[in-house]
Amino acid sequence: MDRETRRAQILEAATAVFAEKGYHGARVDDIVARAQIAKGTFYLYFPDKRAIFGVLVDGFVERIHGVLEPVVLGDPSRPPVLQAQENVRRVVSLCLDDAPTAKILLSDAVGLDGAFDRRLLAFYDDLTALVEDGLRLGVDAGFVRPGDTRVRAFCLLGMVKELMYQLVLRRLEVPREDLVATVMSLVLDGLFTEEAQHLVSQRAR
Amino acid sequence: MDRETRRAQILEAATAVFAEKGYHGARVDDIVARAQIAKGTFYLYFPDKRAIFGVLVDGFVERIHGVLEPVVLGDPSRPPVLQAQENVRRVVSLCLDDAPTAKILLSDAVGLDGAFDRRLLAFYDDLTALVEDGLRLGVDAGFVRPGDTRVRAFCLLGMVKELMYQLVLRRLEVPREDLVATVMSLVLDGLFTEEAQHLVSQRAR
Amino acid sequence: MDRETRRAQILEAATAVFAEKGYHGARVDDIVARAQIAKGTFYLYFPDKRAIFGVLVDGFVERIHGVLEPVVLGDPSRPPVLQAQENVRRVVSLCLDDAPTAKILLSDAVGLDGAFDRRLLAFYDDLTALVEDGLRLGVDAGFVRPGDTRVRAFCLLGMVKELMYQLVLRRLEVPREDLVATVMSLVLDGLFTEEAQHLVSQRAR
Amino acid sequence: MDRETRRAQILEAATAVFAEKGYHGARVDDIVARAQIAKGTFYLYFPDKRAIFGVLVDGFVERIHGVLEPVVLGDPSRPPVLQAQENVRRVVSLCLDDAPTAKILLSDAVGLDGAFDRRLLAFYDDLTALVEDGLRLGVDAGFVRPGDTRVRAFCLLGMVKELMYQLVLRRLEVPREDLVATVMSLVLDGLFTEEAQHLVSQRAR
DNA sequence: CATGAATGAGCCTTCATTCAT
DNA sequence: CATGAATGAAGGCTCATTCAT
Repeated sequence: MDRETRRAQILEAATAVFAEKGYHGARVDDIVARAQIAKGTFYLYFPDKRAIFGVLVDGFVERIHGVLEPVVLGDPSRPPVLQAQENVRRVVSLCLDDAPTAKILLSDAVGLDGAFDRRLLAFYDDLTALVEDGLRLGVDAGFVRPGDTRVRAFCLLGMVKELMYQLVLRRLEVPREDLVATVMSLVLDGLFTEEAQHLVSQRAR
Repeated sequence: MDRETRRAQILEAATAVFAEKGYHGARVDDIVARAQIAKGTFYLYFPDKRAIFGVLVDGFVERIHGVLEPVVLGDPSRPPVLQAQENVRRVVSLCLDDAPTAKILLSDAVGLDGAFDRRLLAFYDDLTALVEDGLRLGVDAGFVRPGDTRVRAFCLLGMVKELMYQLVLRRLEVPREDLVATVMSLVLDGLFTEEAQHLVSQRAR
Repeated sequence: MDRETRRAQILEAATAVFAEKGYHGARVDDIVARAQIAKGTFYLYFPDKRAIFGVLVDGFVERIHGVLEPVVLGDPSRPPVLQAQENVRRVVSLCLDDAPTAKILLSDAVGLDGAFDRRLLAFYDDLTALVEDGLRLGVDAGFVRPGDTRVRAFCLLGMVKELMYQLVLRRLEVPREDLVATVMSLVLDGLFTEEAQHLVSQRAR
Repeated sequence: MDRETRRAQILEAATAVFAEKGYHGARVDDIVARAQIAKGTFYLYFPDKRAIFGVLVDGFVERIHGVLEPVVLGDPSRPPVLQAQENVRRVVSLCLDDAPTAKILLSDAVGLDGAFDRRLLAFYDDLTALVEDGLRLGVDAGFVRPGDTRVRAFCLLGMVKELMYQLVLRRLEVPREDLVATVMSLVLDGLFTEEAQHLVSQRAR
């Protein structure tokens, strides 16, 4: 068995164990038992328990980065909204296709400690920056309302994160297209009917 | 010093320590040192470390429940949107006024283990149910667009959670009114300008 | 049992175990078993295995320093040679009265690692400096032959060290007075009879 | 590469590693890395880590034995003192010419464990016996003062050991001839000037 | 012979919890 | 009620040794 295969085998076992028991609940013994290797072998491939967890998280983070494409203007065959929607669709697919790892990112990696918090925040920084770029593009092009791009980016990020968190932890099954459509509709049009918007805009502000 | 005061003193110390170091990073020794009590005294007030953490989380959860009011129709002085906005405002205030405990709920309590995950999910179930009730009310009354209330409730929840998470962990300062206004605007009207909505609605769907 | 007593009890057990098995052969489990305490108790008194070993060695080193008195001139009731002899006698007594700890210093602490080697060398530096001071005093006063004080100090140190090493490791019994007398005689007069010294001095140099 | 060459190559690497890190600090991995061989190869040449260390120590011990010649009387061209001095000179040269191995014998091999301690003591037994033989010869021939030959042999051994230990561990440079001369002078004549000897001999004993 | 991936016994250390005072 | 010394189960990591290729 070559090195990469063995490494992948350990990573796979670790994913299952971390997803099932959380970071602290997972013992190295659990991982090696699941991977059917000796304890020492584990340490031939990863310097310590923390490291393999980091590899798992980083790997997933990279896969997310890999499916995200910055929205560009001017391509008539791919309007910006569609591009955004495709990004959402791909991220959702990524998470639902690998629910254990998604759970690790969205639940187990949260609040591990200060150092890991910073790693997560840096990742979400990247995502937020991407979203903010898109928003600014839209604002400049006139089809996105002006407003605080940072806060709105956090909101958009939070919507997707929460959806994935709930689905993955509850093992809910929702058709992906419905999910994406609902999210996009909420983001694009808001919650309210057009008539209500007019009424509300007169009263609430 | 009476029992309740002592108990509160320990809870306060625990809040600070958990917020600073996370659940596993916090040692009972840290808490008693901060509370200036003996180790044994801790166990006179709480059966174990897990329990005090639960009390902290539950307390915050109750405070959140305490500021949430179901939206009702038919009160002309308090239109539903305003009621919702007030709910958001109060939750945001609660979190930002007690950032350490908010961090505990939003970060440290996440992914602790299966049992605690269920506790969190149950709490979010309640919140989601509340939001869903509101949505359904709005749909029935004709001012909220029809659509998957569950998914949209998750989205709304996620927006607020992420905002609080980011602000609390990054120690960011954003005026609360701006925050709430931005969120409400996004929720009510969506991201897009009215013209764009018409264009998009023709093409993306 | 008060803290100092408990600490002493652990130190005593550690002395016996280290002396019997050497640093690496001694497990913390052995020490706590011998001290009849739980493993955790050990760590209430010493940060780690290395530390208690260091305390043992440092303690013995201090006791040695404690019995050494710099040789002074001009006291007719205590000629320099007698002062030196008393130093030797006291060091020998110290070692033979606490053979286990002497073995730890002379055997177990040797070659532990670079850091500990430096600690030992620093100690022997002090001893050598003391001896050198005495030698220089004697040279200046005209009763010690001129010569390399450093090298001669090492030699004198080595004589005592080796004697203690051999006696302690072999559990030999030699009357202390005989020991000291033989050493002093060797140091003072050399190995050779007076006639031989004259012959040798003509030929060997 | 023939077996002996390969074996020598491993021994050389082991010498460097043991001298640098001590017995326990040296990992078999370090040795094979330095020897540029595979881990398994190591075990084709030596049954275990302890064994190669033993080979190193034994080899050095044999080299020491090899340069030591029992002192004989009756050869007018080689007076006994000169023979002894030559022995010292050769041992000193051996150590200083191969400082790493000397450090292994004098520092790393000390206090390893009971079994190895006995091996060392056996070696020093041999040396002591040799010295004692010489002393007895001298006593019988009338040029060495009577006295405890065992203790005096330990002293002479200790002098040379300590000198080598200090020089090797501190990486000091002292001209070998000076070293040997100082040692011989100390042994032959003692520390004191002739006048002082007379005074002392009246008072100190 | 050589390789180096795999093994697993061993050991130090942590820390939540208990209980005698 | 309060104390804090004592407990000991638990788990991460190392590294000498083996063996299939």
